[in-house]
Amino acid sequence: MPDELLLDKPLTNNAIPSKEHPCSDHREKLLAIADTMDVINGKWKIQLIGIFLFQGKMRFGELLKHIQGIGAKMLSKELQHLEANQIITRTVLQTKPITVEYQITAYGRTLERTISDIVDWGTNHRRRIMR
Amino acid sequence: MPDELLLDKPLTNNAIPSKEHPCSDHREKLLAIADTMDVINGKWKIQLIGIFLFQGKMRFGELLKHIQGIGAKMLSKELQHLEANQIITRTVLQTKPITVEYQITAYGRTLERTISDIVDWGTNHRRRIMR
DNA sequence: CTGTATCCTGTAAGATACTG
DNA sequence: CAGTATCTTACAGGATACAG
Repeated sequence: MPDELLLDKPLTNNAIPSKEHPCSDHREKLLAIADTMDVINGKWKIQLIGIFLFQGKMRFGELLKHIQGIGAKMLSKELQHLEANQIITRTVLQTKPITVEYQITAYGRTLERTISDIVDWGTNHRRRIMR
Repeated sequence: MPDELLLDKPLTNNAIPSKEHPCSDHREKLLAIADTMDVINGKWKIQLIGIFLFQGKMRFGELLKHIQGIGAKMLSKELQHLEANQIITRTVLQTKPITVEYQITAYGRTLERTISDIVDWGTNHRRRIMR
């Protein structure tokens, strides 16, 4: 399942500007945006990435408790998606019963800058909108 | 409607880590992420912002044609959301019939850096995942 | 402990028709 | 032209039960 990648043609389900589009100069940019959003979008993905950035390794059960409100199904699904996108690795430890550690990859860390921007903008935005 | 702002308490509907959360150091960061995502998330919002950044003023009908696949309802809704978040302005021109121009605000342009990061990361990500 | 399978629901988004 | 109203659909996400 990891190796199939969920990556059909575009990396995302979101609307992609068509090639026949008037200004195809921006098409590529919008496509790139869609590709990033595919990794970041949704209710849990980016929060998950944030946690992997801020903390280190985490086990499934820890994540389940750590992430307020997520269920096993969603967590599992999102972890697979992140793994498919090479953002995290999944390591099975031969304990009994087995345990699994997830941790961010070096590549995953390349999201750090973007996420940091997102954090900064959000912090400022809240201040601005609240008053 | 613009002035009600859709901003209840958190700026987003997404899950927010609770105050009682184990590591409340990161709570603020995760909240900030959620706030940004509220502006960026969804099928159309960020694409819309991108267009306003790359192009200049646009009218409703132009946007409708420009954005592959969007319908009037969604466009209207997203524009209101962006206006409520002070990302764009809406100007009614006294033509007959009336026309309306939307354009990004100076504040909206503060998203430029973040979006630029998102574009860059997405561009690279596609290359990486594709091979 | 780490998941998957199944079923169920709520919300995002689309289609269509209509108005100032 | 620039939307809104209404109805419908699709899918993300949740609850529960169960398996290796």
